[in-house]
Amino acid sequence: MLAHELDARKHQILWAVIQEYVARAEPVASEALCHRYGLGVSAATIRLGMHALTEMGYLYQPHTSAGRVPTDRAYRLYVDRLMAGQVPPPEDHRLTPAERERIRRRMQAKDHAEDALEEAAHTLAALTDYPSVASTPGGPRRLRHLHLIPLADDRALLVVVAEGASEQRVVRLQRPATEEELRQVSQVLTRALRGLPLSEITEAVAQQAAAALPGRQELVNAVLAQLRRHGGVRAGVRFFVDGVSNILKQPEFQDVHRARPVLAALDREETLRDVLLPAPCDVHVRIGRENPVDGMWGCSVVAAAYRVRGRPAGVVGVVGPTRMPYARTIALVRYLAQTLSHTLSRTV
Amino acid sequence: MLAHELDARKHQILWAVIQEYVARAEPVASEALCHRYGLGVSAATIRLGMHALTEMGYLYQPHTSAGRVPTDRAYRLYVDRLMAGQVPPPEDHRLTPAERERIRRRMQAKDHAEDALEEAAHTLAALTDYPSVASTPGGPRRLRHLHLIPLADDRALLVVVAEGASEQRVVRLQRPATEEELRQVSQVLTRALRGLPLSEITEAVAQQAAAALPGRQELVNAVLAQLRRHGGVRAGVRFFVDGVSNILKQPEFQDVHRARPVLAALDREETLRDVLLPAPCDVHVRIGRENPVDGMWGCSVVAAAYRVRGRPAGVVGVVGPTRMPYARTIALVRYLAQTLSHTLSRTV
DNA sequence: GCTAGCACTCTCGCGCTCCGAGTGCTAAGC
DNA sequence: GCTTAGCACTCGGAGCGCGAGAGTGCTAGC
Repeated sequence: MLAHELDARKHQILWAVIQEYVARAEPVASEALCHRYGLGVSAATIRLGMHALTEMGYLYQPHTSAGRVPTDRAYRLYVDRLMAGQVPPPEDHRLTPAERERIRRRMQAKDHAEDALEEAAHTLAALTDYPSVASTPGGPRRLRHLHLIPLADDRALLVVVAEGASEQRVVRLQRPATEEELRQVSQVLTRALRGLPLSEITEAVAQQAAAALPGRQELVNAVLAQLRRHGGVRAGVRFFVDGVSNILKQPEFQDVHRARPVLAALDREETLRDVLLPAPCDVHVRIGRENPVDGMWGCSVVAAAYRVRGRPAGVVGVVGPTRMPYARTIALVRYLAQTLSHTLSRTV
Repeated sequence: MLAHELDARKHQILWAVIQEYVARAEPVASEALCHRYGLGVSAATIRLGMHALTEMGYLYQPHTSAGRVPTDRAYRLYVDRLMAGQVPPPEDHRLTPAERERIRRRMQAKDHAEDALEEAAHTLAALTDYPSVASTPGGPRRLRHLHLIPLADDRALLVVVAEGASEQRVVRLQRPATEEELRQVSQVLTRALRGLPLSEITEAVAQQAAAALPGRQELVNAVLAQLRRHGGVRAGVRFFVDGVSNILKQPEFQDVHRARPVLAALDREETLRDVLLPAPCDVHVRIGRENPVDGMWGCSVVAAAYRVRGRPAGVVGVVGPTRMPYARTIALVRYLAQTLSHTLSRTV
């Protein structure tokens, strides 16, 4: 069962079966290939090839008198070849300049990171017709600013500006603080902690910083507690999901029992994390059983990392059936990640 | 077809049919009522009542030899009586002190408005097993603070603290500004605009404020532009949705064609808005066709406004089949709105 | 006014047959 | 030796009819 046993004709046949199955979602017959694809041989010969491909695990036959369906292994081979440039993407799978332009225009209006991510998921869902996800930037972000803003006597707003994202939290004050006092605490802490990855802001580091702030120990502790939560396991990563109901348009998910696990996985942050991460460098494709989440077998995930100022920050991607126009999906996801990188590097 | 034609026995029968149908999701037969509910009369007599209720539009008969199913009208009557206290809620629909306690504990740990809303949707989904939604506070919120924080030479972070929520936006600077300068602009604008509803911060008001800031016209304009967007039509209302896939557990949504419109409505912000808003005072129930969004017929929405410092701010609610344990759902939604009001009033 | 009895209706599930699509194999041809 | 035409074979799916069962509506009697 070595993948290398595929000669030129078998490749031709396999690609044709994939293309045909992607388009029609029904087992592909030898006749259909014969007179829709110029393979130059008769249906009988194609049958021989299909038979061999079935034995090799690239095709699957639902029952004796049915056509063939590509297996995960077939898609994997196809995608590998595609990404290595050894297979030309079908004409209509390329992104036209007009499409690129439309995507760019939709994205560039957003001057708020979360809006941009939401728009990215939305655009991807609209263009692929699959559920789409964009994660907020995560990973070891470095702190840039801390600001405490007075809200009331017993609480203040802590604004944390980090690379790629900023967030705000409420901190409680055990005793009132003036605006001036808060400003001073912010300044001292910012100076001490700037440039540190949020996850590395430990007690020790901060205590040192707090030395310059006698009498405000509890406030410093409160700020620290928030920072730790912010930069901890959860790391503030959130997901924008769009077009979830699109999955129900796909013929393979007409059965609720097949669709529900997928929707359930898209519902929960923990599984979403597993599905999309770890963030790949370029585009990453997970086909069928390659997915870590049970019940997502039958799905493929195409995801790409976007970058903020050069560093991988978060992920955008789509979840669709394994029967998917990979060339086009990959091109779209890749381009969206690029555009998003660009947009976000201007933002925050 | 006057609703008042219902005598005591018809009421009894109707409530029993509803309860039985909610529990079993199958047309209810007269026999079943007879020996599962102590109505004190025979099946034949119950049949007479059911026949009459069918003619009056409270029950529906899928086919001649089938049992009865409650109509929207029946649920409406039931819910009206329930909320007026004229029908006692079934025993097991009441919230136990233990449940209340659990809800309160889950919610009170959240010190960030968005976390609290997310948790509210999550809790509601977990307890009802229906898709659940929580909206961020909207409406005419009054400004409390403006803060500009330097990010880089060409941009600053604008933190807008308003009643019930705070947000942050990036503003571009046409020329660099020092931290001190930004602080000054923030102070002047805050002093001038504090207390105004975001939607009423017009050009004129702000120009007046800006008079004190010669040479920073463009910065003031940039801030204004952001405020206007922030407080405009979209008003920054966002939705946290949880448990979407739960709808597929319901027997009435085993058919994808019935489920998809519902999921699609939950996907899109515009329809969500229509589904949940306008924010009602206490709990508001929309049954079947009462829903403004086509394709949500067959669903009921139970929603309640939560308040921030006494004013209605946003909404939490669930979307389920019309066949729903209304007493319990209403109690849950109501209690969650209360808890959320409490949590958010401490936050921001 | 209530109830027992009974005929009637309609759905659902089962088994049956038939049709057609598509294969695998074989034997002949280039 | 690879390719191809021809053909038998297999299997799923649609369509049909039937019987069982559930549940009603009606009527006659209490």
